[in-house]
Amino acid sequence: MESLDKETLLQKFSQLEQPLLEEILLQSTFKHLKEGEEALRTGQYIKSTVLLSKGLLKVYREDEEGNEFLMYYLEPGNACALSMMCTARNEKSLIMAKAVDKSEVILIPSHLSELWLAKYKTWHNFVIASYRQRFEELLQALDSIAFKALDERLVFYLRRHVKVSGNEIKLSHQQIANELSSSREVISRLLKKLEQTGAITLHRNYIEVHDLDIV
Amino acid sequence: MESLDKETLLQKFSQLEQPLLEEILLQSTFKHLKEGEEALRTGQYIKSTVLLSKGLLKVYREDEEGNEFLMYYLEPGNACALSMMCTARNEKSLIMAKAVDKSEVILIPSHLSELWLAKYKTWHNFVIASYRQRFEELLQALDSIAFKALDERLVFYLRRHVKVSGNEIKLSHQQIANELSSSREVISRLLKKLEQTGAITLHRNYIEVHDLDIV
DNA sequence: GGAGTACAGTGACCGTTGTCACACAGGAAA
DNA sequence: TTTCCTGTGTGACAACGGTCACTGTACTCC
Repeated sequence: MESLDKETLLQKFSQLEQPLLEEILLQSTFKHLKEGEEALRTGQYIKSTVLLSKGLLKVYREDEEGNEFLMYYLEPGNACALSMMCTARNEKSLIMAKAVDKSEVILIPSHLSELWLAKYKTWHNFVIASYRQRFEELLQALDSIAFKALDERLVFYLRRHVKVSGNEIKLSHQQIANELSSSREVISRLLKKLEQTGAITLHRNYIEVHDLDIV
Repeated sequence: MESLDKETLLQKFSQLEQPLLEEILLQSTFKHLKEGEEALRTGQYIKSTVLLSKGLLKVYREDEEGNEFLMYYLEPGNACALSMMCTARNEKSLIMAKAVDKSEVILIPSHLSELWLAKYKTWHNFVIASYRQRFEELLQALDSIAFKALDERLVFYLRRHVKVSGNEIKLSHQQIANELSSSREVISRLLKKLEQTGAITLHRNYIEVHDLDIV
């Protein structure tokens, strides 16, 4: 474990009060994740609250056959709401989390994050806000699958990607199919249709997004 | 508003400490809901934390066209986790909640439920446990829709009903179709298949469940 | 008892999605 | 260049689920 990078912390978590940030620097550890490395596994016991300081984390649900369903992405400055909920009673993770890019997470021992809820108003607010934000995003993901056909879900998915990592989406059709728990051929077909409308251009291993609102 | 029924409260929320229960009795209001009455609407501002003392509440998501997706049921002794999250910052409800039976909810003003988090350990635990439980149930609902075909989702749905209200499920095929955002004919077909396996018996306006595990 | 109404059953049909088979294209390595 | 591998395109086909049309069946209210 290395020491925490104070600058990054201050910048990404500016809503937290100064003494709290000091405590975080002192008391937490952090961990580098390689691209593709898992941060949390379903069923794993959670011993710390997880904050993301750098990189990008994908949070998803996985079934017995290995099908995935993407819940949401965590960006720097976000916390894994579920790690907060589980932490309190030393429970198992309900979800999978994987680093999309090289990332850095801050691990806060559960007894501290518990303690801080009472001690630091900004921590308390941060936690509540995280819960609410994640719940909201999860509900959006749920909406898309409950009420929308696959073509709309795909657009929704591409939009989210544009939001977190810009207009060049560096994913194969296979990867997209996985995250939507669909199949490659179907995704290829739908992407082709999108290309025909002019919304995107397809390349090998990446997709160029022009304008998803025209669909 | 009538006075709270102390006996019910003590019984259903026995995990809360005595002084807290006293405060609830003193400071909260409660509200009777008729069968079918809405407790929360999407977009409505939430001013209180909602606890359920009697009856049964259905929590669901609704899209623009009025399609529903059932998230979970709340039973007496449960809290609406989302009302807790929204309450803190006076935000809008993300979900719909409707009384399935005649019900009774306890409304706790947001400033109090906020205050109690620090003041009463049992309240704090109760809130965290609620978040976690609801999240877990929501994820199960999500799994069923993301990874399962409609026949399995139907069984999952029936199981939940048996859990909360016993072996006689008093619902029309149409109502079931709504909650699974499917259509009556399809549900009828699938129920018929279930009947042929011997798992259930169909009647007008209700379903008799024998054994859902044989499917 | 008869009419009306909500619920349930069923066959036909069709669009979407998943699957299989195979062709093809681009990049990397030999 | 040749070979290989991975990613992409595409047609055929099947299964599932949604829709339509219509029938039948209980229950309720005159």
